[in-house]
Amino acid sequence: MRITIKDVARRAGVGVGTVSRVINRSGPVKPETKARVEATIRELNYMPNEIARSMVRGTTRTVAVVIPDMGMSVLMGMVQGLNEVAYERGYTVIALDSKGEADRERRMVRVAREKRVDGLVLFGTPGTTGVLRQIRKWGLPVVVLDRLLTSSLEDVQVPQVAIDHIGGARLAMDLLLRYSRRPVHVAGPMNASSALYRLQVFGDMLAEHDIPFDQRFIEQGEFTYEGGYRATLALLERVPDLDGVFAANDFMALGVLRALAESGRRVPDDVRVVGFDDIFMAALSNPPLTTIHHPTTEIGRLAMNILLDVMERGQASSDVTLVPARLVRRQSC
Amino acid sequence: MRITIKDVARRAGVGVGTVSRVINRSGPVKPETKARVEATIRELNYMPNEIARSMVRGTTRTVAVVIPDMGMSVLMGMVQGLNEVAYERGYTVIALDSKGEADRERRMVRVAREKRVDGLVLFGTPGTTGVLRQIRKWGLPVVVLDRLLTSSLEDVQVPQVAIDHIGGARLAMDLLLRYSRRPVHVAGPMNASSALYRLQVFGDMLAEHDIPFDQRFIEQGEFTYEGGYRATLALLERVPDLDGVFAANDFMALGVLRALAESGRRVPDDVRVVGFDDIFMAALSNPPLTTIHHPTTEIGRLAMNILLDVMERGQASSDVTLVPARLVRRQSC
DNA sequence: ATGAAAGCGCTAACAA
DNA sequence: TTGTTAGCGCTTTCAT
Repeated sequence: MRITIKDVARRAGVGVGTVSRVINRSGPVKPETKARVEATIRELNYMPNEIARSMVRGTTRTVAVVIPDMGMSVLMGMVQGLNEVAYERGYTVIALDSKGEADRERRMVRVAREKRVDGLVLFGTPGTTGVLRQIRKWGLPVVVLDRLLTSSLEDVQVPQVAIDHIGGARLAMDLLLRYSRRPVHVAGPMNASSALYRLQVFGDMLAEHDIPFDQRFIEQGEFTYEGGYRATLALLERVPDLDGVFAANDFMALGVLRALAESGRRVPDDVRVVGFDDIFMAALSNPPLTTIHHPTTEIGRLAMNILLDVMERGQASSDVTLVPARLVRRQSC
Repeated sequence: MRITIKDVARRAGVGVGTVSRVINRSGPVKPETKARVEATIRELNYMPNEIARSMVRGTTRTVAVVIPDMGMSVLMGMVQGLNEVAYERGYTVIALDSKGEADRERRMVRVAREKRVDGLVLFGTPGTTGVLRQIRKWGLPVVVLDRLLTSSLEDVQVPQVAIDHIGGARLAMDLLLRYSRRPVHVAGPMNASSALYRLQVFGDMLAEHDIPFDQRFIEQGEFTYEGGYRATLALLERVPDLDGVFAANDFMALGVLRALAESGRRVPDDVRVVGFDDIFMAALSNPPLTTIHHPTTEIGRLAMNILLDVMERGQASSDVTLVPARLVRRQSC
């Protein structure tokens, strides 16, 4: 049998109200009584039932995080940051995996709602905007992570936190274009907004540098080593005189490096390569990869702080917070 | 204002008991009434309050996972498996990060308890046994992951799931010793049980192969690229004629490869290398790493299934489940 | 400063 | 087949 507040009250010879008051410092208690109650709590090893508290308070001090892919290290870095701040501020997080499927995302949000979480962290996916409309009806505080929404702000008004995708990509292209006259782009999947930003910047900056755009300078693939490898092979065939590659992320960049090596190109002498994310392996490739650092933990921390602020101060927000990217210059460019 | 079961009952013109019965299929309801109630539920977009349910049922359908390091991909693979099964079986998981600190681990377990989780997944750490004693007093179902406890089984009786550390290490050493006459071991941190298993097998199998043991064949380091790199440098100095390296994990093995390359040794011609875990990068190193595959998701799935079985069937268990490791032969050995 | 009592939203036992 | 009601463990008035 579990020990409840009643047990404590009886044993200490006081009413349950008094015990509640000492637990929560929510009202005056004579020091002497307080001491007695506290002693009893320790003696009985009493632990308040958070479920019961949640019930009466109507709040759970829990937030749910809906993740499209628990296998991606970049996302997990953000989750780690989210977790840290949540714990520091007295919250617990429930992790829900949507597998990137829109209807699963919807189901996860529903689970979160049933569990009566006080707030929600949503990693942006193509389906997110739809989900948000639903959530707004509930008045559940949300923050969107990693991806910027494309709908008009009046439509879904929600704080968003992400790396400065554009700025980061520009950093990469700026550097690349210092050396490359015939740059190409190894693009990510076209349903990933991060891939789209990079693609867009690639095109824009070609124009800024008066390099005529050609569709053949771009090859798309999965966000993986294999994807980068295959894309590069195709590019090498189409654009034999390429001398610079902007890869949509580091996994792909690693594949780029391999394909280049196999084709006999030296990096950086013959071809310059820049990646994105600064994953663990970026420093260890051959040559070490020049890339854009993605401050994932910082983004996670920031997002959770924003969410909890919204929840606690009750003031809605639709601020878009862009966390600056940083160029990490190694040897591939 | 939130919609409660009362609202539904009133609107449908029935009692709350009836609504409860249709939600939970927990009693007879005339088909006609049932239809009306269900219509009302949809109309009002009613969603049962799980907190209230938990309150009366005394169960939360939630389990907590205490993770020592959210940055480690091997651990996160297990978490993914845990999550999958939890969701499939109707549970939610709370993720708690202990940062590998014993007292933080204790605090996390306390949080879990306060949240009234129905079960607990503990990644084994040096502090785990102590925590378990506490938990047992509560009668909270637990499963220990990744590490096998060393205390006597009567002491802490708890199901455990882990890779077959010994078998895996033997697989690695078996292969290595087919080629290597002067093998060395790049060991992990001595407070990590996985490192200890590998160390032990290394010593045992030297003996089995009549290779005289020498303390100098072993160098210890962090479970990182740097750790493996530095350890190998030291080893190279002490044992210039080494011709085989068993690395305690793949991160280290990657460092080993680098150190070997820098010292002018060719892999596998001059030196054979075997790692452990089969991380993403193992297939992509130069040369591709021969290693032991660590079925993390499978382990996670298994562990959660065991835990939920214990929770639901109520039968305690202290089974130790060893998931077989598998040798992945690539080019480093 | 403190105790008694009214709920929070739900399930389950009991009557009808 | 149904409606009514007593809690689940806690917080929070409201008296005292």
